[in-house]
Amino acid sequence: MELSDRYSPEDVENRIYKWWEEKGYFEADDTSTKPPFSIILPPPNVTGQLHLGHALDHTIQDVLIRWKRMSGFNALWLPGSDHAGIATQSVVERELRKEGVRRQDMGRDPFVDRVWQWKHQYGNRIVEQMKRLGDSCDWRRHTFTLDEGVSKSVRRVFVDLYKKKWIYKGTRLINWSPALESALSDLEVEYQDVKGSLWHIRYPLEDGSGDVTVATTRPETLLGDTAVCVNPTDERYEGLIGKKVLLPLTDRKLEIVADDYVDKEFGSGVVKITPAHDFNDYEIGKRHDLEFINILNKDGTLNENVPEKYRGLTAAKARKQVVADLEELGFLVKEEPHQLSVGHCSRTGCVVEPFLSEQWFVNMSEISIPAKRVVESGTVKFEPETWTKTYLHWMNNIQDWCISRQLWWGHRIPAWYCDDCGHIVVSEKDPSECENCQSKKLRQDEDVLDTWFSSGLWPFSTMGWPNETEALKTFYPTNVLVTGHDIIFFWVARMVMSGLEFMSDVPFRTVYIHGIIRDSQGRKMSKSLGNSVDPVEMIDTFGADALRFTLMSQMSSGRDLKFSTQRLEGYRNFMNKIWNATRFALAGLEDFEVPAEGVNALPDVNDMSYADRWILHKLGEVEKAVDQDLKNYRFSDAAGALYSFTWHEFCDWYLEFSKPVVYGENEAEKQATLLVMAQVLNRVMRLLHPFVPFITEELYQKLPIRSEALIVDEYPTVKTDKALLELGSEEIAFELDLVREVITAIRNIRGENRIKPGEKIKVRLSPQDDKGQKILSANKVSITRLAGLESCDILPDGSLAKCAVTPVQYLGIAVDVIVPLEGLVDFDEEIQRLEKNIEKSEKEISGLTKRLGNENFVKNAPEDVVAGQKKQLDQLKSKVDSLRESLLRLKS
RNA sequence: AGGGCCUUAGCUCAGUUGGUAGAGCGCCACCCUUACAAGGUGGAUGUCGUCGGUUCGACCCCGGCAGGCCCUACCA
Repeated sequence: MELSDRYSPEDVENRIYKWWEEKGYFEADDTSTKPPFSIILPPPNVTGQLHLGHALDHTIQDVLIRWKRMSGFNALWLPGSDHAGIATQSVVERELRKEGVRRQDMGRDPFVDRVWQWKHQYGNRIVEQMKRLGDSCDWRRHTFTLDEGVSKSVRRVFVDLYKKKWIYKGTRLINWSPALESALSDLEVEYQDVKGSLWHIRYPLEDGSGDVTVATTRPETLLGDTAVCVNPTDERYEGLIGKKVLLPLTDRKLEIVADDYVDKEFGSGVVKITPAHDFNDYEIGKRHDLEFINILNKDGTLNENVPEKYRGLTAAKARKQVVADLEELGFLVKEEPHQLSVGHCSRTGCVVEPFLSEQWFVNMSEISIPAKRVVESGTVKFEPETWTKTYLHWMNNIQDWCISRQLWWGHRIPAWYCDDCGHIVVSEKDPSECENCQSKKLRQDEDVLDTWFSSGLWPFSTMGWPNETEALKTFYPTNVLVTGHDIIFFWVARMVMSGLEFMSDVPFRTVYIHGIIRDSQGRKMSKSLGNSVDPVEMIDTFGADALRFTLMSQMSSGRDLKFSTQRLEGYRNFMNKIWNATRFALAGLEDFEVPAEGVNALPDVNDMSYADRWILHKLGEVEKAVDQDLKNYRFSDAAGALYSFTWHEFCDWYLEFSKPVVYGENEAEKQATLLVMAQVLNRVMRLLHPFVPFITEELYQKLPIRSEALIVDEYPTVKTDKALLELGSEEIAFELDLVREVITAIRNIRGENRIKPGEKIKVRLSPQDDKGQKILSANKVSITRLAGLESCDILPDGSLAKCAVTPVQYLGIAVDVIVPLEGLVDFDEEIQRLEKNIEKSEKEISGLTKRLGNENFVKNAPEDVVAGQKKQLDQLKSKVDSLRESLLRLKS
């Protein structure tokens, strides 16, 4: 068995992953008798490359799935990918543009074929990257949002909601992306603060008796004005309501109407009303029965409803022209700088135009009611809980959802128009004739559905709904949904609504919301900033395990986390530590005979060392902590507990303590220690596995005690390890802690006095009672070795002349650690060390004295706190006395 | 405008019923000690953003202020 002295992930990861897959370990069973545990993976876009955000999101899920799988659950992690209408269509269009082709030239069907081609070629890229990360999904169930099954679900839901009249078609003002020439939902609009201007424009009164001045940030929309509006209580304009003004640049006359909406304080108190291009104006237009004049084409240029000179101009160009013309004609009163918030298309970044058009909508008022209730009642829990508020706030203000998109890539809306009678057929199956007049002249609606419409059905559409499948019976509702807060509205809320409506049950019981990954300076990672970190590159350099552990170690309480390669490097080193610790242990275990009981084998307690019983005690503590932490989604705590147990307890102390035993002569003790070592190592691999699956599986396969595969071995807990952990001893653990304190004290004297590690020194330990005597004697060999001693005498009395002395107190046991310095060093360093220690202790003493001198403290604080502080004070005092004596001796 | 979050060592962050602050990295010193220099041992470092309140006692609870971040929203 040869292991190199460095861990090379590249030699391990692909091989191990393939083996897991071949063995079918990721596969969940629809009909298992084991308790189910299921997670649906938020389906990444087919166009996507794995980014660090995915890496984080997936690692959390994989940790949970692996943990549950090992804990005896029938664990399903259901993967998929999203057709991502806009994103994918854009990618292919961009490709076509390079060939000089526009999709409009190709026609719909050939274009869609072309997108499918692209999908078949590149759509699997992200899946391959997920495998690099170690995602243990049940790949047999991988679902694409345009798969036949999902399409069936989509149509079923659409038809059902249409029949309930919750889906309707209507002409309304919606957000329009001129770049996409498609409608957008409210959520797809991102508002950004932009520096703009407020133009004050004079509108003359028709009767020539003067004029009114309106203020606007969008002068070009003036061409679509159909009224001006004032506040009904505004005295300045009292007499003007009902009169008409002449709209500059046109030959239109506009009525002056009154509406509470107008803020008297802002601008001039007169607002121009453009009902077809502004959401507020739209409402006012409806209230006052105004004319709606649409002045835009689909591509955002001005249309035939404006004077000829402006037709065909983009909104931006038209604005310049309109302002110039107004100025020339003397209508422009002034222009002042003004900050405003402008909606941009989240996909293309173009400015979104409010646009009047006929679209499909979902009325959310009914369907959102139960979705609110389940969160209020805690049936669906957010973790961290603070997101509950965000969710409910949105739900309480929910607007109708515009679901139609003027794209070609996606689920086409299952509505057909009859050319003869105008009837609309909405149907799950493609109809062959009009259900009203039996005409065969049916045209399907050209539009497709918002991508989130299909994703919103994900928890059940992926499990075969509307069929009543075994998968649904077993795995729905899922246990936890893991995602970032950016898609709570887009996705989480919609799944809750659809799940309750169509499955009569919540889609998941817990929503775990994690933070966003930022760069080391706390900025969002983005292509434009060029600060994105490619996780695949990180895996190539540091290994998937190191990356996973880095992410988990920072994953606390849903807060954003900053990514740094330095930290990644640190955890890469941790992987190496695990590797080498195992390498060392395996060398010791080479001719160790595994008892027949295997993982249940227990050493004879009489042969066990202090360290053996100490490490088993610590093992119990870490098992308990990790179990609690994982249950509470405290990933960084779990990772931290595992890190410090493995490195600082198992490696730094236990393996060092075990060396003298393993290299020693006492065969019974040696066998006991080797068995403990093999057992603990086995638990370390199992405990670490969900976090760092590759290295642990690789090493596990070389362990003397193991079963077939780590990935399906049992996750260790204080329950499963009861018999083994009972051999640990808290009392002996404390006693060994005293020994560790003594060793540390010797090392400290050595370090502070600059005695080189190679220099063997003589030490005398002076225990103050029998118990100390017993403990130290039992561990003399270890102390000698771990402190690098030539000899170690345990004598209660003896000369202290020319010695460094450190009093060690631990849980009522006192030991003086005495190192004769004569001939080794001069005493300057030691004098400094003592003075420093005295100073430090005296500071604490004065603090304690002050507190204990405070009558109110003694009177009010709990007895045990007061007693504890008193004891601490006594101990410190005797410590300082002893240090003072040493100091005097050295100085004399 | 409304709501939420954050401020702790040089950096990144823990700190779960209020008892006097920790980790990792970095830094300093000494070491290639037979698992590991991607390592070992020892060491230094904080008026816990600021002001006030409650309390015997506050990083923790309450309020004001300052600074940073995010979300929601129709102010032309």
